[in-house]
Amino acid sequence: MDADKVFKALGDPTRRRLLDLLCEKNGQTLSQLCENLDMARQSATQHIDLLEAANLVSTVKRGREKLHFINPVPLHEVYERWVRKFERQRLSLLHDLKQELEGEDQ
Amino acid sequence: MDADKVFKALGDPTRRRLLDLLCEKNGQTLSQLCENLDMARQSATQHIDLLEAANLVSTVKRGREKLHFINPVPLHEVYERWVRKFERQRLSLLHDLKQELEGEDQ
DNA sequence: TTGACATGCAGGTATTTACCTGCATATTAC
DNA sequence: GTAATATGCAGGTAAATACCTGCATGTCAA
Repeated sequence: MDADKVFKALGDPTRRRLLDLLCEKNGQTLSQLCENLDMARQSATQHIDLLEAANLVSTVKRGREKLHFINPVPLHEVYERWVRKFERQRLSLLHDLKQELEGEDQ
Repeated sequence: MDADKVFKALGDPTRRRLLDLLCEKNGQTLSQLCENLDMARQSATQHIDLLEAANLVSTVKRGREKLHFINPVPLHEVYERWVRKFERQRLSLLHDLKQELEGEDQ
């Protein structure tokens, strides 16, 4: 997993919208996806290229169409690497801050 | 939670490194953090400002020092909104893609 | 009180990003 | 075969980003 590509891919509202659209209906074509975006098809393609580079979306060509599918694996890996780690320490991290704030008041 | 700010904050290796540093030792000063980064202090400050804007880091002033603390809450919210959603559909999404690939072979 | 230290603030620049337009190619339908 | 459709590819621009340097301010300690 390339955390940089995954987070950068997720760091744009258009690309998150694309993932949501595919979550509603997987396997849509480029044209179908574009109907729900307010930009030129070519611009959407560039966003999709980044999602593909981050391995968040896989595509299959069928005739002249290109079908798009979500790949949830990188998101899971992001969770394992970046969320669970902090999640485990969540209470103690908040405890550190609370202690510091109380120290200030005294 | 502002998903855009959180993902954009996470979409940079320096800022992820800062979070890792704070995970190792919470409550560090700006100078301490800078010792582990290969850039000017002012540049690190700009990265920290983004982490603060995303609410991933909170700070407390103590005398002439500024202490930095991780806030794990936004990461948890990202997980709830962006990871669990796809996680729940993980198997069915992969099923869609598998079906499509098999359809191509026939 | 003065020098050292920690941080803040104000620009300046090179690179990346997110759009666009115009045109080319490939597939399908009549 | 030809027109319509779906996508690919090549540039061009404005804004955002990630750095930097230089200087100002505030705090501590001798």
